[in-house]
Amino acid sequence: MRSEIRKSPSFIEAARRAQIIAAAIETVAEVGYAQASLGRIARHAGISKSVISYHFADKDDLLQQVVRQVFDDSWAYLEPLLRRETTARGRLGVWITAELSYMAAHRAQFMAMVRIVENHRNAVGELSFADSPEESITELVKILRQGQRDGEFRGFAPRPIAVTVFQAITGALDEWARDPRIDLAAYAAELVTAFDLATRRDT
Amino acid sequence: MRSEIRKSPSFIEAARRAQIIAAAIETVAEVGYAQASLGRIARHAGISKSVISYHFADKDDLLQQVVRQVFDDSWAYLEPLLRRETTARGRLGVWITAELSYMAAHRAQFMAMVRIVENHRNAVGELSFADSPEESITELVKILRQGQRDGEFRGFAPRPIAVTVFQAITGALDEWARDPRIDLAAYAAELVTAFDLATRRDT
Amino acid sequence: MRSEIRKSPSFIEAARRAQIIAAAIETVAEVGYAQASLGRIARHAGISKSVISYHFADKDDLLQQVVRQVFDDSWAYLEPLLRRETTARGRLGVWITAELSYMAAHRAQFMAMVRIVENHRNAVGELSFADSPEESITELVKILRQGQRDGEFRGFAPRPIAVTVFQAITGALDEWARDPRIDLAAYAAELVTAFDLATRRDT
Amino acid sequence: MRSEIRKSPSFIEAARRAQIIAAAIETVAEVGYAQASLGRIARHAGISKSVISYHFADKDDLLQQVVRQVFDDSWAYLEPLLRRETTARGRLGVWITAELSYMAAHRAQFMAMVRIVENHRNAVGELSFADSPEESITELVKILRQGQRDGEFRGFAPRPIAVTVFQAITGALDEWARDPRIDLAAYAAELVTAFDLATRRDT
DNA sequence: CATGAATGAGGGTTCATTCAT
DNA sequence: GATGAATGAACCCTCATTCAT
Repeated sequence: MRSEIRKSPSFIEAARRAQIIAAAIETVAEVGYAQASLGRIARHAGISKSVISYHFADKDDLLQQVVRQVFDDSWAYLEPLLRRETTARGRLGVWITAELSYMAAHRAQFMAMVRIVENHRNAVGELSFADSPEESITELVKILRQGQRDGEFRGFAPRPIAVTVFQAITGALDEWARDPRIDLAAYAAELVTAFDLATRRDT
Repeated sequence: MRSEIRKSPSFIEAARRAQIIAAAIETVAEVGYAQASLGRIARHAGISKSVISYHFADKDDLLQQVVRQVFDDSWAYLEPLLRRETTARGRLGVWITAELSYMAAHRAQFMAMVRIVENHRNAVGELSFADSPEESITELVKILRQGQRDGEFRGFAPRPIAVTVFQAITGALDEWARDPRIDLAAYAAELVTAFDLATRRDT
Repeated sequence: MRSEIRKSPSFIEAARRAQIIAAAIETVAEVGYAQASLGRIARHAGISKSVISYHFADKDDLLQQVVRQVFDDSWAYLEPLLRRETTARGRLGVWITAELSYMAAHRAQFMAMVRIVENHRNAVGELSFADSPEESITELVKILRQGQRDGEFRGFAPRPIAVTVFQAITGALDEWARDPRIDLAAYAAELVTAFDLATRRDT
Repeated sequence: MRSEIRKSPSFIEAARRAQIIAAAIETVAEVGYAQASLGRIARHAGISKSVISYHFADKDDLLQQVVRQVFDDSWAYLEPLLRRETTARGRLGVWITAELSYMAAHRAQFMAMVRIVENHRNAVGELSFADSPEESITELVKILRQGQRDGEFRGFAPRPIAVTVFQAITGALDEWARDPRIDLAAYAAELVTAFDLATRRDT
């Protein structure tokens, strides 16, 4: 293919953006949101500070893209797995297991996303950009509602449980960050069992 | 009493410190960790910026005391209630209900504490100061272990569940912050039921 | 007087503000509006850049105060002299002579004021702050109108002439800036004669 | 014509330069000297920033050419009209009227020129490039001197009056910029009358 | 000819901290 | 005890300019 020989005009651009986004993710994950200055991110990427300004409108723009990308990537992984499952119970289990295993492989992404959204949530009155955790919770609520409709789940309030599932995953990754030796698969199994018991219909 | 006639030299000191800590809590809760500068905290307290420097070694010192105080206060409330309960199940239920109702009345304190610890956790390599959430989790683990010893709870891994309980409370308060009209008592009841089902021994 | 012994609480503050304003005036006059950065102004004043930020809300605030102060000072000088005159013709002559001689002694002030207002005029849509040249022109219009009412002046349109008088003074100071050896008093006399002839009633 | 078949190598060059100069003029006129960055000028022209760097040595070079071109264009318009007049009085009147009517049709050009020269005058120690207002004033001085030699004008100092005439035109265009509804022709007539009275010989 | 990409310098501003009073 | 004043470092961002393509 000829078209693969010559670089697309936006190739360098896309590569740089990806590089910068990656550096932003790692920096936020490593030093925390408050310490993740553009200077630090640039140093992490081994580039000049103004390169970031060249490729992103401003810091918010960069962080927004970080959040967006992490969610999109994880959703691209998760969504087909969820579709493969037919039962709500299966989906909930897959969500926890798959999300956690995926995020374990992309821990920095997940934590960066959560930290950014968290800090932006109460930094400005209105949420300035896409709130991906919120989207995750909304999807979880759908699954829970489906399970209630289908008689798999008991009659709990879906949103609190959805929020708790999401928070449980955050907590797991926090634990794993503190001590990478912990067995995340076993941790995930514990969560699956716990939420299974917590949601299933009494029989 | 002599000691009541002339104010102890540390009385003003203590009052000022309390005032500053309160202002720090409210500021972090209102504008977020990253925006909570000493200037903002001082303005919130209606005092000069350097008063803070006078009473606290530095910003970290202040935040550390915030975290410490919030935990101490909440524990002072929670501990006797827990002691009143004899079963682990009872204690877990009280923990969720009481912590949530207490924190609902002191939401700013709780969120400030969580945000501070969160941002400090990965801001500096070594954890710079007392990690109160960690203390809470440790206490929760004790309760869970007790329940397993006493045959009330099934044989799950205690720490993941303890973490999840703590995270669930954080999530509940986040939800409540987003929309104060939600019924926190009902939310707490959902959590109690869910964790009861998730932890109890199969019969 | 005791009150003169201890400094007023705002004494240092006022002194610093005056010093900074003076430095701003000199910097704008020397290097032009566009080159008059806060850094340059601070260096000119022999202070740190952030001292300016401490005493003024932002750069606009500083420049606004410059404009305000120059106008107030010049008006304090000019106003009593104008009141002493009874005829419009006398007032117009005094305006030109006195303003020019005063401004000759405070050339930097005047040019700074004019440059600031000029650059702010089309930098932002609406004029962000007090437009002192406009106030001067308004006063001149009053004088011209008075002269027409009293039959001293012919029936010209007042505002164009007022604008021209103001612009003539600006031009004179520009000339003087280019070559300080020119005789400003003689220059003023030329202007007085010219505007006298240009405005007086035909007889 | 051969020369029309294949474009001269300097044709594109010339067109680009003209386009860039026009964009610079409009940008300075619209947003002010201080805000007229190369980026803004390029955006205004719909071209890349580095095109400017390709055709002009640096920013100063570009601005210099702007000033040069505006003066050349206006002088090409004004000069024949002046030559048509024989009397100094006639020439002065034509200068004011024609310059003002021409500049009204090319206001952006004039204001850009004035603003650039103004900001460059005291931006660098030595006047970095051709000062077109100065050339205008020199021409005006010639006219005034001629009138004095011919006995049309009284014995004023020519340069102050020349400066004032130039400044009057600037003021008129400023007024017109502030409020485009004002009648510039009437304004011009006022100025002609005023300067006529101010300069003519007593009889 | 043209340009996308990159850069270092400098812009204004905020910040935690120190110090004399 | 308390504070106004000052500072330098770091913040995000814009700029004119250079260079490889």
